[in-house]
Amino acid sequence: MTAGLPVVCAALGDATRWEILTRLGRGPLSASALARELPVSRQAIGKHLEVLREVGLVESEQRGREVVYLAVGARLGALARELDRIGRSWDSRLLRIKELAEGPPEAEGTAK
Amino acid sequence: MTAGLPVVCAALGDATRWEILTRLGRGPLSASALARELPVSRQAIGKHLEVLREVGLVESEQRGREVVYLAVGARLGALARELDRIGRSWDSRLLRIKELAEGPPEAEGTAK
DNA sequence: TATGTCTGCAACTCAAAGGTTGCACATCCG
DNA sequence: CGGATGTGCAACCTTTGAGTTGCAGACATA
Repeated sequence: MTAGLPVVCAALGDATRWEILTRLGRGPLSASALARELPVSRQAIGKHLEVLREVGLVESEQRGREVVYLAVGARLGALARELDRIGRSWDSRLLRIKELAEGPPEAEGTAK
Repeated sequence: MTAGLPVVCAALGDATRWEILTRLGRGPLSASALARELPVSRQAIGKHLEVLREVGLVESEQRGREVVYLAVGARLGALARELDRIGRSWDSRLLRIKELAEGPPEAEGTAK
């Protein structure tokens, strides 16, 4: 998709960003507002928000003089589906090894 | 669960580890075998395998004198379900804001 | 007007992560 | 036996990433 799997996962691979995401999941907040709730500087928050925005996990909106961010659940859902599909493919491979030893399976379409 | 969300995601946040995982998804391989297929040293592969093993994404098995690893699809599936659940909760919050503007919702327990 | 708040940009520190080389030791095979 | 091959450990290098401080500009509002 827009951003490769490793990149999106890397964005989710930081505890502070999860702190940010869970708060943005409850409602829109500005970088300054987040900095008040978390033990890091506003600038650090800003960098995290940029990372999250680049992979589509948050969206920003200019509200008056401040910029508010909110978590995009759909993006996380898309990632989840992708991971689930891959996980199933791994397991099916294992089954296939068995089947291979018994009878020939059908041709598979590794769709898209 | 066993490992925190950020930790598992961080493990998936590296391109080389995905290269390893996709290969282990096709079948069991040793660190040396992987090193032959990838442009990194065997030692580097070993470190990656250790990271993946710690979060349960791969399992190892002593086979003769060598140690083979394989990808655990179930682990990835579990992660996917967790992410999906969280993503839905984010979106439902947005709906709740609307509802709030119309009728008073029930008292909510932020269960556990 | 003056003050407080929010934003953006830049330079800098510091620790962790990815990667490498080198070496010692076990083990399989010709 | 002896040479490949596979593993484990350790020291080391280098880059990245998280976080900081500092400063300047925009915009509300008392």
